[in-house]
Amino acid sequence: MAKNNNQVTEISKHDEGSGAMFKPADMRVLAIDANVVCLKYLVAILQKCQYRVTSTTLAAEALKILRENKNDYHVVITDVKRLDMDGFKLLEIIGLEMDLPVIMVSAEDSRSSIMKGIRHGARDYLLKPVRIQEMQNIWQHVLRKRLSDSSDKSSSFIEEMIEQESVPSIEPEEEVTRAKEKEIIGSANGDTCSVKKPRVTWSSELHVKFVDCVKKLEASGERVQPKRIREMMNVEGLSRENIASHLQVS
DNA sequence: ATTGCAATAT
DNA sequence: GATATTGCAA
Repeated sequence: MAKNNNQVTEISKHDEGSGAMFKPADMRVLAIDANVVCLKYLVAILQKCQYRVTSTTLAAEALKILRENKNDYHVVITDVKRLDMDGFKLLEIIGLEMDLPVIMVSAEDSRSSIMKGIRHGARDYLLKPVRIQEMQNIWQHVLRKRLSDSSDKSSSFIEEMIEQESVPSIEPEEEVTRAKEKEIIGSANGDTCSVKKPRVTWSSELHVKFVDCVKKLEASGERVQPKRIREMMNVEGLSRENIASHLQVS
């Protein structure tokens, strides 16, 4: 209260061509994630960007905070999963009721999931683990200016998707590429927070290899254990559990 | 410590 | 529907 909205317009001076060098230190961010470890990680990154950060694991508390401090936040960053209320509903409420830009973060990289977030009002959708550079650019969402291009390509494809309303088919290359960036920021954390492991696809090729190894083990009179099958197959990223699981259904 | 198996989750 | 994860008995 007693404060005027509109404190961020000062930033829009000289940024032709170089953009993204801005880190409005005064931007106030509310971070939400039901998982404390993830939240901690998120907050650490936001603080590195020098934003003022408030955080909570509860959607209910987030709403309370926002309602009690009407104009004190510029942007909300949230993961919608496992929250104490429907995360997408939360997105809508914040977007409509408080008219704040909401940025979604998630480990879910499927197109449908991204679209769902956008449909429910998310201004952007960042994949976990979020990198500092991505966070340094979020102030763009606070200023409503539409910049068709600025230094980073990573968030612009989202805008393209919005503009085209619905895209029947785009090569899934972009997501795959992004999903593969499993690098973790070099400091202020050491956790393996929510990096989504790709699920194994049992292609016929892989299955043949599997059957093949099983045969060999049987032939050599050895006990057919997942552990041994795994060793024999020697496929990167294939865990003992993967094989045990496959063994059950095949 | 590892496995098989069933139930359950994603 | 496919694969993952979990819990439990062996």
